[in-house]
Amino acid sequence: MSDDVDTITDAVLTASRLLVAVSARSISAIDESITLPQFRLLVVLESRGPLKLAAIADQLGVNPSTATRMVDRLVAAGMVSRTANPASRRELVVALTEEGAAVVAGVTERRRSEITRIVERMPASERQGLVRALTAFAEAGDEPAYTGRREPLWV
Amino acid sequence: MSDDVDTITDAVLTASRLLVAVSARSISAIDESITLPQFRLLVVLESRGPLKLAAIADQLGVNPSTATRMVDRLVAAGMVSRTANPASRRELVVALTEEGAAVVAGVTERRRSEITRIVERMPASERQGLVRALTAFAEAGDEPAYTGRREPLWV
DNA sequence: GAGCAAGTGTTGCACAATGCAATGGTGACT
DNA sequence: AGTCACCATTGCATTGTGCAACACTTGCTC
Repeated sequence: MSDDVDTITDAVLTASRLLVAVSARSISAIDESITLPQFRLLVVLESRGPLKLAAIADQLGVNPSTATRMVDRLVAAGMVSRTANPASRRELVVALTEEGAAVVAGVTERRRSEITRIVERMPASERQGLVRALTAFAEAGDEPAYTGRREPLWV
Repeated sequence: MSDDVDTITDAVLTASRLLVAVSARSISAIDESITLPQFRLLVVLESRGPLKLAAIADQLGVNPSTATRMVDRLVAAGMVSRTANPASRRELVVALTEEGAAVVAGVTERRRSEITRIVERMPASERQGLVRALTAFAEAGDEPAYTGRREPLWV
C-alpha cells in the first residue's frame, strides 16, 4: 500500500513536469514584452476584479514595494489602470484595461488549446478516468485553509 | 465529444494549478538562500551530470551570459564547481558539489512527501485510475522531438 | 478633540536573473 | 595559413525582489 502511494507519486511527478512545462510555454509564447510575474498580476486582477495595491501584493505573495513597481510598469504598458479610491484616500485601485484583459485571454486560450491537443492524443478510453482521477486529486490537494493561511496565486 | 475534451481540459488545468503551487512551495521551503533559477540549474546537473557552460544554458533555455553569472554565484555558494576541461581548453566543466547534490535531494524529498500527503487523502478507489490516466496523459504529452526541438528543463 | 497605533503606498538601496552585443581565446577544417 | 564556428566572459540595460525608512490616512481611545 505504501508502494501503491509511491507509484502514484511517481506518476504525479512525471505529469507535473509536463504541466509545468506547458504553463511556462504558454506564457513565453505570448507577447514577448510581458513577463511571467507581470502575467501573474494580470491573472489576479482578472480573477478577483479591481484590487488595491496591498491586496495584489498579498495575492502574489510579494512585498508591497514590488507590487508598486510592477504596477508602474504595467500602467506604462497600458495593461492596467491605477486610480484613487474615492472611499479611502490612502488606497489606490488597480484594474485591468481592455488590453490587459486581452492578454490574459490570449494566454489562457493558448494553454487550453495546448492541453486539448495533448488530451486528443490520449486513447479515448483513458479520458473518463482522467477526469475522475484529477478531480479527486485536486480535491485532496485543496488545503484546509486554516486561519491566516493564504497561498499565493500561481498561473 | 468536443465537450468531452473540454471537460478534461478543465480538470487538467485545475490539477495543473495545484501542482505548480506544490512545486513552488517545495523550493521556497528549502534553504532560503537558493532561488528557483539556481535550483533549476542544480537539477540539470543532477540529471545530466557535469556539463559545459553552453550546454547548461541550452538546457535551461537561457543566454550563455546568464549561465556564466549564475554559475559564478553557485560556485561562491559552494553548490557547484567549475574546472577546466582537459580535453578542450575553450570549455569549462561545471559539476555539482556534495552540498549542491544535497540541496537537490532535499527539495525532491520535500516535493515527494507533499504529493504523497495529497495522494493519501484521495479515496483509495481513485488511486489506480490516477496512475493509468496520468501515465497516458504524460505519454500523450511527450513531444515528438522533431529536429532541433529542445525543451528547456523545468523543475 | 488630541494622540496614537495600524494600514497604505512610495522610495532608496542592494542584489539576482535576464538578453543583447562586443570581445578574446580555441578548435577544426580547408 | 586562414577562416569560420564555438566558447566563455564582460558591459549595459531592464525587471523582479526584499527590507527599511517615510509620509500620509484612518480609526479608535482617552
